[in-house]
Amino acid sequence: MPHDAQVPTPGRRQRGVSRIERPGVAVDVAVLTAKGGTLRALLVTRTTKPYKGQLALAGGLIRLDESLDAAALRVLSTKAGLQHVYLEQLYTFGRPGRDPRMRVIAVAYVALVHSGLAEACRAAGACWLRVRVPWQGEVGGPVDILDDDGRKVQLAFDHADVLGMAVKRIRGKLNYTPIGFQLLAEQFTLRELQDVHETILGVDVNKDSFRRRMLTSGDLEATGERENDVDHRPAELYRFTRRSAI
Amino acid sequence: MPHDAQVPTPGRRQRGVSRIERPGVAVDVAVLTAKGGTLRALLVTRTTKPYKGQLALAGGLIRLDESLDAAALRVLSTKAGLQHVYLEQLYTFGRPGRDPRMRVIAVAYVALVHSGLAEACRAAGACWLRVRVPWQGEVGGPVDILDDDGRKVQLAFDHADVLGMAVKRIRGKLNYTPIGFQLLAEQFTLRELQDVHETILGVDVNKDSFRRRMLTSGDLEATGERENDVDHRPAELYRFTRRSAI
DNA sequence: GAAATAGTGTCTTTAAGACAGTATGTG
DNA sequence: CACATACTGTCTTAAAGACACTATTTC
Repeated sequence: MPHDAQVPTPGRRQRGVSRIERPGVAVDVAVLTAKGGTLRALLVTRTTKPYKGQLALAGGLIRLDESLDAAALRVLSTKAGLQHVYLEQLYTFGRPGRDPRMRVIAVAYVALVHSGLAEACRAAGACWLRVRVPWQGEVGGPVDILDDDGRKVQLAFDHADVLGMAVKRIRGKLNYTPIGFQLLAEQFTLRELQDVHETILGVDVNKDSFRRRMLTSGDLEATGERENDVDHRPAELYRFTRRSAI
Repeated sequence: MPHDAQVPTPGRRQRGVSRIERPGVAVDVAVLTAKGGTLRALLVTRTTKPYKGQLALAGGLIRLDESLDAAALRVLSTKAGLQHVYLEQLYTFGRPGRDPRMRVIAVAYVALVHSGLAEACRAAGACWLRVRVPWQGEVGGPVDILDDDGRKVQLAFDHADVLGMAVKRIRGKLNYTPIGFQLLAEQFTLRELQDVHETILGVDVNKDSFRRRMLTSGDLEATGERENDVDHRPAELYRFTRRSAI
């Protein structure tokens, strides 16, 4: 139940510090994946007020003894059943009124997961909806979320803005870091990697240049194996040489 | 008094929500300027515990009715006498224990100011100390702060990490946005702009390529005027065509 | 005129884009 | 065989780096 108040705790008084009216602090995680040429975000249906019944990012109030990163990892694990995925702090949203019931500061994170892990999330009650980015490049702004019939869906809170910021960040990062690997299985072909880049960037990239850039970057190594079960010449499989995970 | 608890307020009870133990939320602003080839940060001496007497970034607890950006602007104005400067949210620091007295989540901002405004800050009780960046490129990590005698100074809280993140962010941003203008007066020469870039990046840049890149970017316009009071051929003065300020 | 920095023109180098052509799988 | 996609080689183009040279100020 993200953004919800919890029942009052006994309230261990902090030494020398009186308790005053303070905002709640939450983490919200924008989990993205790329499947079939479309960008998808992980969303959960809210079961409590406010925005009860609407879709929202996975989120929750932080605990007093856990770090922000730990809170984001906990939310990922408990709300989406996800572990060992790429995770990075994104931006902090704090507009008064973004939560209609109380002041909540939301530290947003972005996570990237391989589309093969999507089923595990469905089991946890989450769904993956299509993200349509109504701006080009790194302009920024909220995104549109579409259901399976292509209709626009209204998200809770300012979560469409959070997802917009997430796409903007990932697009920017793609230019100078090998972040696209995070959306693929351990072994992948150059074509799959290019598809991921094009899905995130929202534009086609030059194939020749892309291949050259990837192969000379030093971030890839050939596995010697080839894909199979394709009805054309199979491509070489590569692996990321510095696979990092939190 | 950043990070300090305030006296208890009557505690207007929020509708339907019980007050629980919550972290404090503060903003800390890393104000940077470039002068004489060195990067400098604005620091204030703490007058209250914790870290009483040590140097820290300008900061303060947010108010329940103000946005994060507004809190950062208020801190800039009240602690440093600065207005109308470039300001951007940086990162949120929330490690438990970063404030020894209570849990505080600090939303860090980075601000860039023209070195000509530095005197106004001194009047407000702040000082500008040299920032030495012990890493190259966008590796990241804490920076060293040096006093006027070149000795390392210990900052309060995790503020050396915040400044490190600020330098990393600005270095990255310099590659694709004309952010260097924010550190100069309204009119400036190409040499001054190049000095600013080199100071931020920590490396020399190619003069010819830099001039070409700036002149073809469309971000600059010649004023028709030239610098004076220099003992060599005076350079043309330029102005930023899209000067933006918050 | 000497010294210093501003500014210009051009050659080289490097990376991206374009494209023709070959290679290797399936049906 | 046709066909689809993988991969290679080379030409063109655009930007960065290098460098020689000219211009304009103060002393």
